[in-house]
Amino acid sequence: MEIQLQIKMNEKLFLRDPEQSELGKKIILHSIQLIHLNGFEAFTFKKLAEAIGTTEAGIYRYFENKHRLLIYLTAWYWSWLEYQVTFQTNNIKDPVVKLKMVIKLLATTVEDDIRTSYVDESILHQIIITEGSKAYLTKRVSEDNKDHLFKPYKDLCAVIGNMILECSPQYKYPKSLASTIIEMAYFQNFFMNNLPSLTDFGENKDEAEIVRFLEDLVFSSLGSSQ
Amino acid sequence: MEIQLQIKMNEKLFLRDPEQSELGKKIILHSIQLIHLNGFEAFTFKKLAEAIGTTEAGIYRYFENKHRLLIYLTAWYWSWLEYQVTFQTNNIKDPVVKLKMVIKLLATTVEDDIRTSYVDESILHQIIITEGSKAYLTKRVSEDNKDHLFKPYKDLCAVIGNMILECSPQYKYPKSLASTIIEMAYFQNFFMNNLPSLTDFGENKDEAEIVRFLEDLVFSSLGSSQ
DNA sequence: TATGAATGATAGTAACACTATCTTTGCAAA
DNA sequence: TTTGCAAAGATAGTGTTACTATCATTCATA
Repeated sequence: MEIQLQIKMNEKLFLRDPEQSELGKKIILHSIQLIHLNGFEAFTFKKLAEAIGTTEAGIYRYFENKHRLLIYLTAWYWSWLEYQVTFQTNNIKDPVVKLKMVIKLLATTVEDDIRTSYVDESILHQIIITEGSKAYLTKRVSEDNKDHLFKPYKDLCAVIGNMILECSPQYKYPKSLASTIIEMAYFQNFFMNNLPSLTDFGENKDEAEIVRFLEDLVFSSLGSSQ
Repeated sequence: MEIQLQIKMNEKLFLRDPEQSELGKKIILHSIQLIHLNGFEAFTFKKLAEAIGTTEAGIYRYFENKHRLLIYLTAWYWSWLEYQVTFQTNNIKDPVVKLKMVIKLLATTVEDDIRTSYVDESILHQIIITEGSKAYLTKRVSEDNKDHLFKPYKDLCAVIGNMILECSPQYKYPKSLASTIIEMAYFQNFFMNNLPSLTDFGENKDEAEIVRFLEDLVFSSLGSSQ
């Protein structure tokens, strides 16, 4: 059984849908590699075009600019992760077990999903850690939000917020706790590897410790609200 | 009694110390205003030079590039905030009261400190919310860290981590909890104002709610570890 | 009065972020 | 089979950004 996983993306995220052509798929594939290699600041459409074997103008037909491309990649990632969350928590009754699964999915390195041929999720995960918040930390955030560019992120946050409420219906800050665990899953990972004195995981650099920290954070918050 | 507050900055943060000259002080003053107005991405040394009435070359004598200037501003802010924390918690015996004071200082809009004539802390606080993490979310983070450019941030985190341990000596994640409340104080504020569905504070947009959320987060974590 | 540091003034370069236009390719409807 | 049309390739060009270099001026101090 060979399954292809296609994620339907908001049309405002691109000028021409990259999933609908070979060139588009190459743009996604190589932009992920280049951003991971040199960082988003050093990433340019010219370098991307060279890596692909096309021209700058070719890239501009798909994405307005490199910031839009970053938003696209992050939106793709959050959509894919929400699918993972839905899939992996399916049939789990106990909301506590569900929430633990979510924390693990957030804070643990993902493996490349072979059903998405031109996206390497494990590299994309690394990009989200370092570059993810740059997608919305801009002066344009409100306009971009009006175009629903951050919907996948907000949807995932809402899903997690609802799981929190399932665990503890009277907890007062489900959405803020959800965005906190999402952000901290990635920030604590970045800190652990780059500024380790900001964490308690510097010695082992073990993602499992981030999971335990987040579980402790979440379930003591929910536990004490009962 | 007129008091001047001078913060001694790491010499690697600049090429020439901006606090030692009129031009340097103008660079700080106007860069804060311009970054706040247009965002860090749109901010250039040319525009800054025009605003000040000098030339690009003049700015480059003080800072290698705009990213270094951002690191300088954030380092300055964290140093100033650590001073605030030390000052405001001085003579408080109860570690719980101390930690609550810290959360309030982190999550509440600051007022301009008139003892620092060329830095407007309330605007700088806004810059930290939107641009702060861009200082370290780069490929250069390890090198910059070796030059101790992030020391003020790490020091503040250590101070807060120690307060956490004072409250609850056996708590296992004091540093991670400290970096979590620092980051979340700013992120929840950004979300509240720009992507409100990621928080539970969208209706009132009241910073006091962020304070309550963080207090709940921290003290349930510490409470349940006793 | 001489010295030197800070600043001002001007110029220049390579890369970046686009925009425009024209040609070629390939497929699909007439 | 022809015609048409969209995607992609090729090339060029523009304004801005991110610097670097050089030389002249000011001004305090030895």
